[in-house]
Amino acid sequence: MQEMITIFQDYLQQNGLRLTSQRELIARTFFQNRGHISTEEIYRQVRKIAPGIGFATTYRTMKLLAESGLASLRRFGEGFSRYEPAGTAEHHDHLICTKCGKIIEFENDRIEALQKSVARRHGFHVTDHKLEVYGLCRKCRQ
Amino acid sequence: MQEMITIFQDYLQQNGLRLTSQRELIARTFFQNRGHISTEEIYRQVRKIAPGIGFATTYRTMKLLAESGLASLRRFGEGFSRYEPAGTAEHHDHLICTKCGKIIEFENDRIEALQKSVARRHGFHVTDHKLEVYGLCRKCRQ
DNA sequence: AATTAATATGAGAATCATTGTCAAGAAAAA
DNA sequence: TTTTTCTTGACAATGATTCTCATATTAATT
Repeated sequence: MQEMITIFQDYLQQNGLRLTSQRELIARTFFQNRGHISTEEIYRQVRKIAPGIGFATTYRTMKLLAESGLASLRRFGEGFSRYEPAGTAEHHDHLICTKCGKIIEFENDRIEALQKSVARRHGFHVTDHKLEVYGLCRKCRQ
Repeated sequence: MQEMITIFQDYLQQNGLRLTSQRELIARTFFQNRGHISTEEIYRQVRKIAPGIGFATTYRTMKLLAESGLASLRRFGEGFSRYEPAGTAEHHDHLICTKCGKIIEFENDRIEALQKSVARRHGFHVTDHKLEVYGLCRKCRQ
C-alpha cells in the first residue's frame, strides 16, 4: 500500500505533477478497497474524512491513477465507471451475476492464449482484452 | 430482410404495439447496414429519407429491436452504444484496433467452452458473454 | 361513420456521469 | 519575496440517452 503511494508519487513527479493531500487521500481510499469500486463510492468515502473535497478532484485523481497504471477502468454497462487495482496482479476477467450483481474475478491462461492466437491469425498484436461472462450464480438460481 | 421485418412486426403485435412507418424505416435501415452501427448513424441515415423523424423515435425503436431479439447492444467504451444484428447468427466476439477503430468479428468455440467450464467451477450458469480483444491491426503497426 | 380508447410521434426539457472553466489557493522556483 | 506553475472546488457545460407532454395516428367500439 505504501509502495503504491510511492509509485503514484513517482508517476506524478515524472510528469511535473504533485502529490497533494487530496490526491493521497483518494489514492489511499482506493487502495484500501477491494476492486470494482465506482468513482461515486470513492467520492463518498473520501468525503467522510475530508468533506471539502470536490467530485471533480476525485474524477481527476482516478484518471491519474489509471494513467499511472495503478488503477484500471472497467465498465460493466451500468452506466458508470468502476476502477480496480492494477499493475501488480495478473490480468483477470469477470463473471457477473445478472440477478444479484455479484462479481467474481477469474484468470484463465488457456483463454488468453487462444485469444492471442485468434488475434495473430487476423494480423493483430494484442495489447489488452476484456472478457465478461454473464449468468446466474448458484444462489440466484435458488 | 423481409423476414426480419415480419419478426419485428410479430414482436410488436404480441406486445400490443404497432409497426409504424417510422419503425419500419428505422428497422430496414438497421438491417441494411453491416453490424456495429451507432444510434446516431442510424438516425442520420433515416433522416435522409424521412427528415422529420426525431431522435427519440430512433432511440425508442432501436430499443424495441433489441427487446425483440433482432438487435443486440454493444458498448465498446466509446461513450455511446452500437447495435448489431442478432438472432440468426452465432454469437461472436470482437477484435478492435485501438488506433484506427477497425472492428473484426470472430468466433471461437474453444474459448466459449473454456468460459463455460470456468463458470461452472464457480457455480454459475452462463447466459451470455462479451469478449473484446484490443490491439493494433497489421496496418496500424505499419 | 362517429366516437372513444390506445398507442406513437416530435420537440424539447430533464437526467446522469463525466469533463471543462475559472478564480482563488498552495507549492515550488527564481 | 516575487513569479511561475500546479491544484482545487464550485459550478457550468457536455454528450448520450430518456422522459414529458401536447398533438397526431391508428384501432376498437358504438
